[in-house]
Amino acid sequence: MKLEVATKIDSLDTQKTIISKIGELINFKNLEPGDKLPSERMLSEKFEVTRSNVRGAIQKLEFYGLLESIPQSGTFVANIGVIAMNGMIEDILKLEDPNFKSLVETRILLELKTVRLASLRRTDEDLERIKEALDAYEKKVLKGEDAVQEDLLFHLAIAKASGNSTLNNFMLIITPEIITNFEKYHVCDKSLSRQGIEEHNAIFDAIKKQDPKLAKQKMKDHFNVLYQYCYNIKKSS
Amino acid sequence: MKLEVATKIDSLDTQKTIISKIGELINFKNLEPGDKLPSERMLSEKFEVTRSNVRGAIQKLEFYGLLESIPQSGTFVANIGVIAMNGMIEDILKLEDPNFKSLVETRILLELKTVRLASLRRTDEDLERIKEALDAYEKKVLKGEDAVQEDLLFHLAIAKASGNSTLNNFMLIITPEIITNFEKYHVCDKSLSRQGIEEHNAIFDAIKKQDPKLAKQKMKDHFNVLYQYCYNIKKSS
DNA sequence: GCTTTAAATCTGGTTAACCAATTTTTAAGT
DNA sequence: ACTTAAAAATTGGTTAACCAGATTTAAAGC
Repeated sequence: MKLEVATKIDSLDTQKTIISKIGELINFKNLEPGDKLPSERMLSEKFEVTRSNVRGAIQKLEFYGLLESIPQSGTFVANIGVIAMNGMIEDILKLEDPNFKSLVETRILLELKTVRLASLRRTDEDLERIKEALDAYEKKVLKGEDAVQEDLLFHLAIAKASGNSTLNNFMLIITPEIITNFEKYHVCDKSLSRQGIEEHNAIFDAIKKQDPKLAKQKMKDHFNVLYQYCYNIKKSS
Repeated sequence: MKLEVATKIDSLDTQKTIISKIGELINFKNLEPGDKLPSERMLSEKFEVTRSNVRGAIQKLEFYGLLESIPQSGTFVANIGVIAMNGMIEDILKLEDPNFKSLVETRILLELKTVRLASLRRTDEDLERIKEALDAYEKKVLKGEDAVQEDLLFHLAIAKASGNSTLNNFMLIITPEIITNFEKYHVCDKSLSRQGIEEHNAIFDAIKKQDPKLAKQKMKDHFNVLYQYCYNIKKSS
């Protein structure tokens, strides 16, 4: 297990080195938006790494929108000049792993927005899906079972109803880690869940009534309890 | 060009199919958190696709935190039960590509938060980096040159100073596409840039003074002009 | 000298074979 | 029977060879 982790970290380290070198190359060659990068084979030779490693680094830069690979043609720098490229690569390399606090902080921010947008834009279908998630949660809680999953599916249904694909995507990205941490610290125990039903209902009603202010307030109330709970955990851990 | 796009879409389509089938499998076999998935080879045979395709699908699910591959051991379902797994896979498959409106909407939301956090948490180093970005922007604008890149690096410096790695990451993800769209629609022309200098300065001063309310207000002012501009573009395009 | 065509080269993507570590099975020892 | 050890099978990861399409080069035709 130790070795496995070590090799994974090593692999990430070489990837970071390659990303850095690609950045230097773009600087050195003064590559403008749309210009072609040297081929993967040349880069692997130049950097003295395998082509797989080069591909990995390029894929990461592609994810962040800095490069674009076109099959049978080449890899091109995106519509971003040298200056932004440098800044962003530096930031990407220095990016820290998300911790629980940053996740919760971000989640609250996102959801106070998605619930507002959902109340404004929700279709009848959206409302139905949210209602289903709400019922599933209530049913599970009343049976006295753990309902963390149903809880978060309710929140994801709201994110979907927001009609904002970027916010929806971001919610999907952070949700699993939120769940993991919740279960790790035993957030959302049964007493909290009981209260959760009422709070969820209040949020649902506000979305149904298409009242954005009320929706946001009810979500805030919902998070207030949760945040207190998380904060106490954090201090004691 | 047409063919190239077609194959990429095809490839994504098969990946979606595989993701869906993996979801069904988890349901059918009632796999709980921590359980092992069948091996990549078995899945590729069962689904009648190449192992590469299976790997791609698994990697995507790994990105969203639903699976975890451990070398020489297997692929395991994350600490998320069947119900959340189903819901999330469904959401991921239905996720739409981000459009300009959702990007701008999300950016404004994120930045009203990062600027507030930055004013509270910024170190002296952070402040210096923000100042550097500010100077670079001003210098470029006063020379009458395009300064979209420097503009966004200023905003990224603030995101970094927020001390929230998740928010910072999200800002990095949306920034390139924002830049692309800005240049596409010629947002941030020279007249706007002149005004931008003053607005950036006001934001910087508030962060320096560690005044979160003022910082947020100044950022709001800054976006107000921008949002109007973008909205007009959207209507006319 | 210019255009057109064909051949050679170069590109990112894919795949089958291989690797090292793990896990399971088998068998040996007591 | 139980423990231990060793060997066989299985695992995700890696790599070198291959692929099809794009690009460049060369040459042929006029």
